[in-house]
Amino acid sequence: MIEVPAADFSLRATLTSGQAFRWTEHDGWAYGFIGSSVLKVRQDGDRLFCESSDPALTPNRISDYFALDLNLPEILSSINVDIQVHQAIMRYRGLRVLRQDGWETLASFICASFNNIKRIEGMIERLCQAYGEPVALNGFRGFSFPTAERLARVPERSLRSLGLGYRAPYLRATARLVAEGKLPTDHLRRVDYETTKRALLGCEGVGDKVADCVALFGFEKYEAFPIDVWMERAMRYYFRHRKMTRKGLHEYARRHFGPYAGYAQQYLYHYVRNLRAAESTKHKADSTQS
DNA sequence: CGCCAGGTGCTGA
DNA sequence: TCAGCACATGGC
Repeated sequence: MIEVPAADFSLRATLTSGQAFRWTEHDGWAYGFIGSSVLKVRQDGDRLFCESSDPALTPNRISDYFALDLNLPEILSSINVDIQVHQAIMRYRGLRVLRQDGWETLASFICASFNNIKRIEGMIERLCQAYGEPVALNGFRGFSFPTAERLARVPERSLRSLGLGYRAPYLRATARLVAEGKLPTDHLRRVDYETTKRALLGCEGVGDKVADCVALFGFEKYEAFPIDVWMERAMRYYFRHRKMTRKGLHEYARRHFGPYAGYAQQYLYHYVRNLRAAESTKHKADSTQS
């Protein structure tokens, strides 16, 4: 059993906030992958308890994946600049932006465009079952995320048969780009946001929104501020009447929230997506208490 | 059944 | 540069 100190952290909020698509829960444990290694993890207060199939998953590696080295209170105070984001922070304090694998994040968010999370999860799971490597841990059986080299050799029709729809050719083309070394994922982690985003926009199926998601979740670019339909809804708070393009919202948000705008985005996204659900459970709690 | 989903690429003004 | 449109699929 590996133990990892985890102050200012909410495993649940982090794993259910729509930045990763492959974590599942069984008997109070979360099962997922860090790279190609399975991790079984649960949180108890300020500590994580972990088991893994791979000795390479050291406490340091796990801590890095969950970005536990970052000073979250400092980040949150830097983005806590209006009442709406303040509410989101109050409700989901401890949510952190993961440091996921760049290629997996890129491929996943190509699948995520114009789609819903349930189906995204299904598509990615089928991709892994078809082209990943089987891995087991205790009773858990899963498949690692396929490499770019592997997906580059898969015919478009095979990807379509997994339910990827019109994204199939995009994913295949991007897998080829990465496999040929024309999109240096290791390098992108070390260059700035603008450079990373420009490189990502060169992939088919990657526009502004997907590029920002990949920059944020896969390449540690915390200025990135992805805008999807949920964020458009959240941003109505700032522009009740004036109609704004996504580009306008993007420029405003980056100025408004600063260098950790991506954290603000993730808190707001999770918050607005769960507004109705949170309200109804709150009413339930209120009525059972009285 | 119609509507919606972590949008993008293409086209024509 | 920007609006308008087609695009696959499955959950609800």
